[in-house]
Amino acid sequence: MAPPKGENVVTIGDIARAVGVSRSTASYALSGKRAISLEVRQRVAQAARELGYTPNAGAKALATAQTMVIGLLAQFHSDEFAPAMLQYILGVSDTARELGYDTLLVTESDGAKALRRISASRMVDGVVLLNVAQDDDRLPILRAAPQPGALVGKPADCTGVDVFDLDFEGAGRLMVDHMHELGHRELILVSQPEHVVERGGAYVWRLLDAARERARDLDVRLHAVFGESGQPEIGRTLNALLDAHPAATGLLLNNEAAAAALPSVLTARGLRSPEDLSVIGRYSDEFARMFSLPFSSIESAPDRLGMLAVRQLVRRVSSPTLRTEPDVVELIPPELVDRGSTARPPATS
Amino acid sequence: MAPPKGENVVTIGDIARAVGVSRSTASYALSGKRAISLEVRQRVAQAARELGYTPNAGAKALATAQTMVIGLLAQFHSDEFAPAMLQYILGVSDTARELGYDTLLVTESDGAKALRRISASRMVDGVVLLNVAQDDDRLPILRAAPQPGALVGKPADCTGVDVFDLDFEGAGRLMVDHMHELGHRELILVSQPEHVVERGGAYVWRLLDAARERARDLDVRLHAVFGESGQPEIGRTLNALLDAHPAATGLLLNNEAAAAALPSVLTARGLRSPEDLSVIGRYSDEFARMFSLPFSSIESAPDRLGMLAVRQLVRRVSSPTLRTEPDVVELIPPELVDRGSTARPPATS
DNA sequence: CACAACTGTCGAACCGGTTCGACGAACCGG
DNA sequence: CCGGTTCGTCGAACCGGTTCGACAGTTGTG
Repeated sequence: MAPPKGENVVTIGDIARAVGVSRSTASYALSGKRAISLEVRQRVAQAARELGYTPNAGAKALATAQTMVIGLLAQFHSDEFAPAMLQYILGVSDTARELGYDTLLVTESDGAKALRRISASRMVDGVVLLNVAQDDDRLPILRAAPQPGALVGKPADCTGVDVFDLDFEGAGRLMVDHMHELGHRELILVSQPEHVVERGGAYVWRLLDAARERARDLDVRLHAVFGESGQPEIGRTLNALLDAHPAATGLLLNNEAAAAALPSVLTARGLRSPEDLSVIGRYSDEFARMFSLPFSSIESAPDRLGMLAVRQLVRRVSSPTLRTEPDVVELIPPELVDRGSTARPPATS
Repeated sequence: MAPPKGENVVTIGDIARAVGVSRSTASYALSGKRAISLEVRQRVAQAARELGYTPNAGAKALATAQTMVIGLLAQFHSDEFAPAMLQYILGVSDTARELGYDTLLVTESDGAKALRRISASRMVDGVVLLNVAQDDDRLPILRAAPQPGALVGKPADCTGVDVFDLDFEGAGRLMVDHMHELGHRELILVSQPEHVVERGGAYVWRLLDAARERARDLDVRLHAVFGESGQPEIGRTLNALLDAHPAATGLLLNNEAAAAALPSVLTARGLRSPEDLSVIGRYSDEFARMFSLPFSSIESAPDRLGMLAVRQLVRRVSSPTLRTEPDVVELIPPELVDRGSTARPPATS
C-alpha cells in the first residue's frame, strides 16, 4: 500500500538508475529515436512499467515545445440556447483525445483576453474557436499568435485560419426549394434573435438572405422574422406568427429554441404536421432525438464540424511544413434529414 | 507589424537583458518575493509590458510544481439527458477561472484511465469529478493520486475526497411532504432510468427511498417507476402512467427528460397543472427557463455545486496544510422553487 | 568606530524531460 | 591488418522559469 497522496513521483532519472543506464539512454529507449540494444530497451520498458512512470507534462512541454493540449474557446451568451453548444464541445474534445490531445476548455466571457493568455503562455499547441462572429475580436489575436487556429463558424475575413461551417446559404435555398417542390407558396422563416445577428452571428443572415433570394426567384412569399431564444417568449411568438399568417403552409426554423417549443404550440392549436403545416428546422440529429423533435431538419452536424476543425488543427500542429499551407475554408453541404414533417400543402379550402 | 505566426517568444531572459539585470532579479522583481529597488522593479515591469512578456506555463509548472489548471472529468452516458450536464461544466469552469485556474475538460469514456493520465503527468493541480457513481472506478485512482479531488455527486465511500451533492433524501421527503400538506394522497414518482441506477447513480435511490419512507409514514400511496431518459419513449411512459393511475393527483419527477416532455403530454391529454395535476420536478432554474417548464421544482443547483467543489479544491491546492484537513461532505438542503404547479387536489368527483 | 543587520543583486542549481556531439567497440571490406 | 561504418551509450547542454546562498554596500546600534 503506497501512502495515500504520497509524493512518490517517478522521473526518468529513477528509471535510468533502476536499469543502470544514463538518463539519455532511458529517454531514447522509450522514444525509440535512436538505436538502443534490445536488452536495454526491454529493461527500461519493464522498469517504467513497474515503477509506474509517466513523463511530467510540463517538462516535456518545455523540452519539446509541444503541450499536446488544444485550447477550446467557447462563448456563451445569455440570449442563446446553450444546450446546442454542448455537442460542439464534445465533438472537439472527443476528436482531440482520439488524436492524442487534451482539451483546455475556456468559457471566459472575455474571449480575446483568454485567448491571449493561453496562447502567449504556451499552454496549448493550437486553438479551436466556437461561435465565431462576423468580425470576431478573437481573430486578430489568433492571427498574431504562434499557434494555428481552426474556427467553427465563418467570419468575414478567413485569412490565416482554417474555417469550418455549415453552408448556410445552401441551407436557406434547400429549405425553400424543398417546400416549393411540394407546392408551398407561402412560408414563414423564424431566425435567431436579432441581437445574435447584431453581435455578428452572420450565419443567420447568410441563411436568411439566400432563402429570400430563392423565394423571390421561385415566386414564393416568405415572411421572415427574428425569434427569441428564450422559451416562454418564443412560444408566444410562434403563436402570434401562425395567427398573423394563416395562409402560410410551411414553417422554416433557423432557431433551436423555436424548434424545441413548436411541438407544444402545435398541439395547443390543434395543428398537425405535416397535414396542416409543413416544417423544416435546422439543428442536429442528436438535438432532435434529445427533444423528440418530429420535424425534418437540415443537419447542423456540430460533432462533425468539431471533428473537422480539430483534425485540420492537429494536422497543422503536428507538421511544421503545413503551417504555411493555404487556409482551408470548408462549408459542408446542407443535408435534409427527413422526419416526415413536410408534405403537400392542405388543399385550399 | 510583427510577422504573422512569428516565433518571437519573449522569455524572462529577454526582460533581464533589456533592463540590464540578472534573470533572477527580473524574476524577483516580477514576483515580489524579495526586496528589489523601486527603480529596477519599475523598469522590469515596463520592459515586460513593452515586450509583451507572458511566462511560459510549462516552465513555470516545472519550477513551481503548480500548473494552475484543474482537471474536470465529465462522463456522458448515452442514456442520460446531456443538456443538464452543461451547467455543471460551466459552474466548474467559470469558478475556476475566477480563482485563477484554467480547466482541462476530459470527456473520455474511460474516466479512470484518463484520470491516471492527467494526474500522473502532473497536468493538473486538482481534479473535479462529475456524475460520481456509488462505487466509482475513478475513486481509487483519485485517492492514490498526489492531487486533491472534489466530487459532485456522493459515492458510497467519501474518504480522502471532498464531496458536494444535493441532499436527495431531503429532496424526496420534501416532495412528499409538500404534496401531503396540500391534501394529495396518491402520487406518482418518475425516476431516472433503471440503468442509471444500476450503473451506480445512487442519488436516484436516495431520493426514491426517502420518498417511499415518508409516504408510508404519512399514509400516502406512492407509485414509483423508472422512466426512460430518451424523448420519444418518456412521453409514452408518462401517458401510460397517467392512464394506469387515474386517481393519482400529484406527479413527482426525478428525471429531467420527463420534465421536458411533460408539457406536451399534458396539453395533448387536455390536462392543466395545477388544476388537474400537481407537479414537482427536480432540476435547475436555468433548465426550467431554457425549456419553459412551468413546474415547481427542487433546485438541483449545478452551478452552485460546481462552484463549491472548485472552491474547496482550490483551497486544498493552494495551501499544503489543508491537504490533510478532514474531508468535507456537504449536502446542500433542497429548496422548492414555486412555479405555481402545485395546489390542492381537484375535488373528488 | 567596529560590528551587526538589512537591502539589493547576482550566479548557480534545480525542476524533468529531450537532443546533440563524442566516443569506444564491434563489424565490414579491401 | 588497417581504416571506415555502424551500433549503442554517455555526458552535457538546453528549454524557461524559480529559488537558495553568497556578497557588496548601506544603514543602524552600542
